[in-house]
Amino acid sequence: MDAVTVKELYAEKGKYLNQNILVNGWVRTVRSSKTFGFIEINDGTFFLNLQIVYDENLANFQELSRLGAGSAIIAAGMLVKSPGAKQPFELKAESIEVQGLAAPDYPLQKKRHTFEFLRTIAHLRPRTNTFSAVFRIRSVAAYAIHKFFQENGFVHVHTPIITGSDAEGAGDMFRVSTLDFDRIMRNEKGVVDFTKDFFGKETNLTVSGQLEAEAYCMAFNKVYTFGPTFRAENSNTPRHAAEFWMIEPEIAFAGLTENMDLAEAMLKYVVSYVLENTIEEMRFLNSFVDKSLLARLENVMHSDFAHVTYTEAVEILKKSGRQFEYPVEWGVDLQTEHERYITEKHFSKPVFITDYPKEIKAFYMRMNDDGRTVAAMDLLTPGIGELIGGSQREERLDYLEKRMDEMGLNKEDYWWYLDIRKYGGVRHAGFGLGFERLLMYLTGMTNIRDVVSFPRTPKNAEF
RNA sequence: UCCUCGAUAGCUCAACGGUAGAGCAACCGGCUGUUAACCGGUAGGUUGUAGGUUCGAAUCCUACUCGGGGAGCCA
Repeated sequence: MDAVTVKELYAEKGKYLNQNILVNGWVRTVRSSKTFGFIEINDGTFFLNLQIVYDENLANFQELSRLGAGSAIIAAGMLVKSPGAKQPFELKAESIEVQGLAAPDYPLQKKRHTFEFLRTIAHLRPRTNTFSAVFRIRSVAAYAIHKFFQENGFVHVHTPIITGSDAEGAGDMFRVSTLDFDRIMRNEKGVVDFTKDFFGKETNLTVSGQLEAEAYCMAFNKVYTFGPTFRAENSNTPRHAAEFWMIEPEIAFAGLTENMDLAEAMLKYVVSYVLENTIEEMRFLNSFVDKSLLARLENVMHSDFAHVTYTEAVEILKKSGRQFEYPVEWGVDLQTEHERYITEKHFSKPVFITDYPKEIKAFYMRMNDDGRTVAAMDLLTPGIGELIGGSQREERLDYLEKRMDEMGLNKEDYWWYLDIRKYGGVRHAGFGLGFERLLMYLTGMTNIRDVVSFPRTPKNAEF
């Protein structure tokens, strides 16, 4: 007999009632009396557990009463209505086979653990309620993103993880090399000789797939990337990881407005898909992790995101009467405290801020007609901060080259990127969405380390 | 990287210059419907590391390591 999953039991409550079934899973808790006891198992298919009732008629009754949390079992018996209030049904066991015993020093207790402690046992934490919820939601959210783009005519591009462009400008990079670090070859100038390296040049892990995505955008019209991204910044915050996943759509024959509409539609789609498909997990997180989670997500689905220009945002902050630690001045980048005021206090919902001064944004962003701002957009969200950063790209070759000169970039390094403008370049735009930041928003988890299976942060690559 | 707070039993915490404790977990026993089960008992510690002050340090000081929060960088 094949094992029935707990997910199926809940999906078709009537079908299995008073039937003999087989289930398997891992013990969450055992409550034993003299002649009978209860075992709750989680089989990994569903957020909720199944209660198994066993009694002294089972040959291994003594063994079962001593069973520790974490052990793996296979149980056979009849599914019956449960007299208890906390579950609709339970399994009246006729036999329970212990498949894998958990040693008594199993570190997960029935009581609540701190997230800090659970990070030290990242290999066991998916067995807890919270992480079970978070990582099932992560899986469903990733699927929702692919589904949204695929159903809207986007082509998924796998951009390279190892990159040869050494000046992507989005942050410090991790070097990729096969050189023998104990015997580094240097040329006559004393500089490391990368011609001896695997690729014959300096290579790094990607910090963004955007430049490559732009190339494919000029062939497929609408593309997106969804892959790992690496930043070697020494960032010690709850919102940064050295390895994270990023979604980067790129659309042709489109500008900043279409770009923002796309971002808003995608976010709303993912939120509603996750709410529809992981409601047990969302309810759990709403009661144990963030009591305002469901209300906030409902609000996101049903409200239009706010739009302000950088210039307007500066005015709002100046008129707020607030005393900020860093004074607001046009031309200076917005501080976290400013962003929080705008999105949390002033609008209380996600806000697009557009048209930033060119000096504080990347070289590839399209120059506006005023000559001092660029067609950039950041999406700020309450609690998370910057969730999306994007722009309309500079498609005019002469403008782009002028901007690169001003910023001291070496145009030879970007020859193929410039070629995109040279051969049929058109208006286009795109953005980068940090997948983990989206997950924090979707789950209410406040530390990025708790939405990544085995997080990589400065001084942390155990597991 | 900077600022700030912290590190005591497997976990969560107490003891704040004078013999290191509790709850939970573990282990042993009891209990006929439990569900953070309950009741009784047992065991569990070089107080993050290295120095220093003191008759005496978990407690005060210094450095380091690791962790939380804030800032910067950004997604």
